[in-house]
Amino acid sequence: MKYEAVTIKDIAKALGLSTSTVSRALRDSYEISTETKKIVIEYAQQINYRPNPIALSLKEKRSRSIGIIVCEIANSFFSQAINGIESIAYDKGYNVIIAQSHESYEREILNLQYLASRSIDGLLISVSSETENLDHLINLHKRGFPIVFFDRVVEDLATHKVGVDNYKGAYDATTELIKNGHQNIAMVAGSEFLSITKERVAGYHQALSDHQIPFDANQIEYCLHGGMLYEEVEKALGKLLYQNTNTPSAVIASADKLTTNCLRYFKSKNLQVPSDIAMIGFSNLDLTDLLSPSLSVIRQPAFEIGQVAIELLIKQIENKRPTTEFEKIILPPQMIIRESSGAKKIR
Amino acid sequence: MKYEAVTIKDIAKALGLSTSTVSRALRDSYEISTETKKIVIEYAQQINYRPNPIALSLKEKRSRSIGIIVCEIANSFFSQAINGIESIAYDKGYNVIIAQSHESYEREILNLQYLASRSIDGLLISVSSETENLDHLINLHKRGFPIVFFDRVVEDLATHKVGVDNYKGAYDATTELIKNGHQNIAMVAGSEFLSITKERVAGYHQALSDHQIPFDANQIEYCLHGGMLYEEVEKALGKLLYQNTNTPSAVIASADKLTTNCLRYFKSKNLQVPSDIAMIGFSNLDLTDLLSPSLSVIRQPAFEIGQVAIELLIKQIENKRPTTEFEKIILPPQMIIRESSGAKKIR
DNA sequence: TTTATTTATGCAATCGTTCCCGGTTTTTAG
DNA sequence: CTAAAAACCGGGAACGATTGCATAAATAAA
Repeated sequence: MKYEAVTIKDIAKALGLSTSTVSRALRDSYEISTETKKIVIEYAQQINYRPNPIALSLKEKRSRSIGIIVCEIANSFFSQAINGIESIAYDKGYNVIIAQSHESYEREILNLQYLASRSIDGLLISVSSETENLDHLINLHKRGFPIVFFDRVVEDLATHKVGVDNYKGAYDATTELIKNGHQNIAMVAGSEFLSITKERVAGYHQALSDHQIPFDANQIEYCLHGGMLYEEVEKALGKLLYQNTNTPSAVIASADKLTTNCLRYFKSKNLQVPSDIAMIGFSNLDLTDLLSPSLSVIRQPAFEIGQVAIELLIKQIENKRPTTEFEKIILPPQMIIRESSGAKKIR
Repeated sequence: MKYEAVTIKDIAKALGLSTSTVSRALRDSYEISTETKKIVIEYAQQINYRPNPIALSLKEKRSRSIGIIVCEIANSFFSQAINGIESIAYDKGYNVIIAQSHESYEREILNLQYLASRSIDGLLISVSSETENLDHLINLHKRGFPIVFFDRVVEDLATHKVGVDNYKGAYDATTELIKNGHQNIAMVAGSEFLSITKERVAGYHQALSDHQIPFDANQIEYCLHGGMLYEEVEKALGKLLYQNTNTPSAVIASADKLTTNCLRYFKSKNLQVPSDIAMIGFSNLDLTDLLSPSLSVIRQPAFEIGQVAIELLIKQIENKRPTTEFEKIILPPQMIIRESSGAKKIR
């Protein structure tokens, strides 16, 4: 079932003009008489003429659409970031095509191929937690294709990058727990491949060290799928809580899904937060205040990250000359202290 | 910054063939010798040729992209529905362009114009809570443009529709509360414009009536913005709980955002659930089990709704003849009973 | 009146692809 | 050995819009 749109030809025919005249009249060219312009514009309005963006794309070799690859849109951080992206993209006449990797490297590659074949003008990506090899991105990048990384950035590629100060987030969280009397603090971290994981681990590490607390490698468990799978988190927490010589009294969860699955685990084991085990999690859920105990969180400015990222991308796309100077923008995280990070039980 | 792709012309020139031959060889036409085909296909593979989808769209008068309009993607129901939509769309070679109305009628119209100007092949829409006038949709529909409604369907338009049995959902929820001894059950409902609201109210109504509980119009409050604004919910609950002759002992929240904002209100007023006030909410959050008390919910099969909707849409798009028979598919909701719907306090 | 200049318009190429029409060969049949 | 039929391939129009160039008419200057 087709729906026939009116074209410039229809106008030309109806008005006894050539298509070039009509085109020029509509773009308000100086070479067209005011009279003709008026006639054309009025008629175009009357029959509700809209230029065909596909024809324009073909001519101009640009689609005015940009691709986004994230692991999951049903994740508060990413849906908020996408909101930020959209808010700017719309204003600038770009549309966004969203693809989900579901934390799978393979699907990320598939998505990329798909988006490339849809001739997007640029890419916004937060890599999957499985992504270690970057050839798929390097290939595009080498050919001058605009790519901006957000949140999960990749160091080995010279592009614009937008993220949050993960080091500080983890450092602050750890310090807060220490201040509340916790000495054995475990961390449930995301995929080891991700730079954000490394930074968060480093922040945690430094905070311990700054408070003369020895670092125990057994206190960190990595989850390749970033908490997407409950089983993964269950296994990690099992190890941390029950197979350790010094049982932690507090846990830091370093990603949205990890945080919720930690809570789920504690609930299943009937562990009281924070008396049995305290916690702070990275989370952008707007529901953490409703949990009981209410959850202390490190929150990322997701909306702003999205906005900054798309602005950089569009700037690069619309640049005439190849971009050589790339920016790396780091926004501050926000720590919200509530009940879950409280003091440990006094025995 | 441009990135030059290889075209069929490049292949033709390199191989000393015409573009028509190359085109045909690539599409495995019978008029091309096996030998030539082999040469062309191999060379194309070697230089990594990809057909330009924009040129194809122009020729075929279809973009292979479909538009989605929802109120908010940062809403578990919709992000799950979009997941369902994408899962099918990708397989069938369509991409989706997502737009958010943020529950605003005006923005819905803007989005629609934008999507139409991006020459989408079809539209999937869940109307905004402000949408009462349907002219913008009727216009498109009259011109034979494929539209499928999901979740928030609109009765006055003959198109495919996919939703959930809202009547049953509300009926079951109400019945459950009655079974637990509640006699004064209030409802915080969404926008009165929406058919889903009407259906949910009707189910609630019928359940009361079936249990010989008189219906009190003061026990229902409507929220135009569907719970998006906390103030709205606050006001509604204030009326229900404190300005009523018979104070309700239980509340039904008829949408995702209403549910969470109800909880937020109860928390702010220090009301214990379910002893002070019981509740069941429509919600697709995958976190409701973690709340304490854990939340009893009516859950919609969001993913499936998305899948069914996109399947109907693609079927209609790819139909040669105009569609005349439209389907209305109603999926069953799922009631998950947890703690929040429990018995009232015994005084 | 003749030439130069301005003004207003049309022609045709272009973007990448498909496909209708032809046009050569080569093969097969009579 | 010729006519018909395959088999194979190229030319060019088309999709909708833009744009450099050509052209015509109208006006201005000489």
